[in-house]
Amino acid sequence: MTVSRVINDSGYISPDTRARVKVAIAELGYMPNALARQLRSQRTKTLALVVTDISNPFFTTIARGVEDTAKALGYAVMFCNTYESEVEELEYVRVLIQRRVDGVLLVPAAGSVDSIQLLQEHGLPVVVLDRHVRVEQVDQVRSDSEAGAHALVRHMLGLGHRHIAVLTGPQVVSTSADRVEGYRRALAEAGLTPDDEQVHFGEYNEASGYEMTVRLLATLPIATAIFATNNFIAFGAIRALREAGLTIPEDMSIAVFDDLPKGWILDPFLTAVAQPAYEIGKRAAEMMIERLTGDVPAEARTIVLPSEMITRRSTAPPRQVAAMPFQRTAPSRRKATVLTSQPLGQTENPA
Amino acid sequence: MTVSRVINDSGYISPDTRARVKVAIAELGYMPNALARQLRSQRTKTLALVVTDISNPFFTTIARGVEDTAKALGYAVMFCNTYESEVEELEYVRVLIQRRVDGVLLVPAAGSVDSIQLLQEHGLPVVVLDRHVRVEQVDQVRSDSEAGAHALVRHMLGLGHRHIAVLTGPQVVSTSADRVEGYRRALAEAGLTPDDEQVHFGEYNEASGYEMTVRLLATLPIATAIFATNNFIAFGAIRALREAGLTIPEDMSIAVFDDLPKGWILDPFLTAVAQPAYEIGKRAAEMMIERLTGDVPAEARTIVLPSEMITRRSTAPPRQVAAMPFQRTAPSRRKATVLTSQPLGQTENPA
DNA sequence: GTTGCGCATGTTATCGTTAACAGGCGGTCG
DNA sequence: CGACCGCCTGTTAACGATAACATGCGCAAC
Repeated sequence: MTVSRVINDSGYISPDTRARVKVAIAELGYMPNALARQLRSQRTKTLALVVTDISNPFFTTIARGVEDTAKALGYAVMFCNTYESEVEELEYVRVLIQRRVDGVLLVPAAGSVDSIQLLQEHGLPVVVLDRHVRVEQVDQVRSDSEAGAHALVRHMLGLGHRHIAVLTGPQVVSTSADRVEGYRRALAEAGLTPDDEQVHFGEYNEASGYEMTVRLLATLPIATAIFATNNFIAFGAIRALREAGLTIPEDMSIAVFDDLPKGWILDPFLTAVAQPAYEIGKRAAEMMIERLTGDVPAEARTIVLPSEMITRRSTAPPRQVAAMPFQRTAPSRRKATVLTSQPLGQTENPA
Repeated sequence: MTVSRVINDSGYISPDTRARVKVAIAELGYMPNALARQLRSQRTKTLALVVTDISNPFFTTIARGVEDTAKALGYAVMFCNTYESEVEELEYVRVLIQRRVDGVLLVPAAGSVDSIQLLQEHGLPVVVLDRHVRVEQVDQVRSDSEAGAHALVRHMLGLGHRHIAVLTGPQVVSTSADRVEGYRRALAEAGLTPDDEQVHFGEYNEASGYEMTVRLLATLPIATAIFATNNFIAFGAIRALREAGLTIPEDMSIAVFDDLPKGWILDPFLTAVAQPAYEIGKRAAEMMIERLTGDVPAEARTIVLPSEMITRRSTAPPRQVAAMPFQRTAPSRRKATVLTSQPLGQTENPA
């Protein structure tokens, strides 16, 4: 039909006809059927973003980065939430293949080799976000987990801590493994022998953070500092510490991977490594669309973005070590801060 | 093709053929093309969820409710983020119509009459979430903003506050207007004349909360309590109060609409009204799918879910009023809590 | 024996768009 | 004057699935 030429601005068309078609379109409220168009053109102009936990602000920020970028370039985005399950992930991948999305941005739940292979067999380009996978030919975007962890642990070592525990996610998740790796390197560089007893693998959620902290407090020697590899784990740890009557940072220092968005937390006091989440999403979407439009070499690319350490009040020298005043604010001030002097069980007044 | 009968389990087929087809499918890695199917059947089995701010945990929780429910019933979900802009909203609506989604779950950015009308003209069912609109025939799901606000303000009045300020979103957003309405009713019932000077309309974000609080502190008589109609506004308000050297709740009580998910906040101390966000999403998706499957009367339905008030430490009697010990915990304990004794400008230690 | 039915499979047309081709019309050029 | 080209519009086929119809076979009923 001539209409197609009008809406796509392609081929020859007389100004008169074009005008008449436009009038008719407006009159009828005609909207082209994207399905038919996609079927014909074999492109859906749709990307999928598969994440493991949409509740986590880290991932919603990634999602915004992806959506904004995709939208600006004419792509729509389908979001899929796997709840950290490889089974759900694979199920979603099948749906996405059937729906013929143009490409998939994937935060792998674990190894996710099956998912990626299936996608690639069907000719779908994949960009792996946040975590890395043991698959050769696949684009990847993430921040440097190992280096971030290394910086945090080095910071705590510098404060004088010698027993630092790690609370982390599943061993099969790369960010979890990498952050433990950074921890081990920092310890080794300080001439300490990493103690596997102090490395707790669990899940990336609040409940697991709580549970691991309870275990930690029963492990001798009791650590003087905790490195939580994710914000939810830190929240669980803090709850457990509070219930145990311990104050932060006097009785226990704590540092965390992932910061919360500005203005989210009433009183930002956690020493943290902040990842450039929006940027990760943005770069991943760009990478994917470059791949789709084809003006890019065939081999896989990997982007590793730097993260930033923010020192706050949740880390301080351990009790056993002489205070080093030039490294910390006055103890009197710290005494007055969040959580630290909070007796347990009194965080809520029932109505 | 006979294949269609196998994958859809329809019509007659011999066990032998069925088996052979299945083998072939497995061998070839065949995946049916959902586009073609959708084009033929005129149903995409896709819903759209249009929200105003995907950063807000209230909306991500709604999103989870929608996605889980939709998925269980065989529907996929497209998420769209409007950043509170009616222009972006309308743009998305056009895309969704072209993509022939089966229905749209909409959190209207404002009046959104155009968006809804356009959708309905094109025969797309709409369910309006969270906020209500001045459109007759449309399904709606929300919680009771007016009642929730009323409860919070009554609570503060009961503590002895007589000057209560409201910090709220745009006047054109129904939740904002309704919560102010609940505030006014509570005041009127207490025999007080609502003072429009104390009602601040702004945006549902941190920056606006901050800015409105600065204005508020310059308004006489200075309120002794703040009602923030959204969590981001409350965060901004708290930042402003801290910078002004005011403590909560001694110098200023604060209550907020919307609670944060459990385990998100290190120390839950804000008196809040918690909305059943997951349930809102779930009910909306169910409502939509019932409408799509058609076993439902034609007229529009509205579901209003109850919300729950949680009293915590951020609200207390004003200084001017004699303490009423049975209504509050001991002042000594409160002194020790979050934020309250925090001097300004010292929330972060630069690294 | 033929009518009719249950089972199994194949053929045709359709959803709405667009690539590719066909054709018409007017003008320019050799 | 015919060949050719630029401009414009229309026709056909195809994307991949499926609803509707057509066909064929074997068996039971009358």
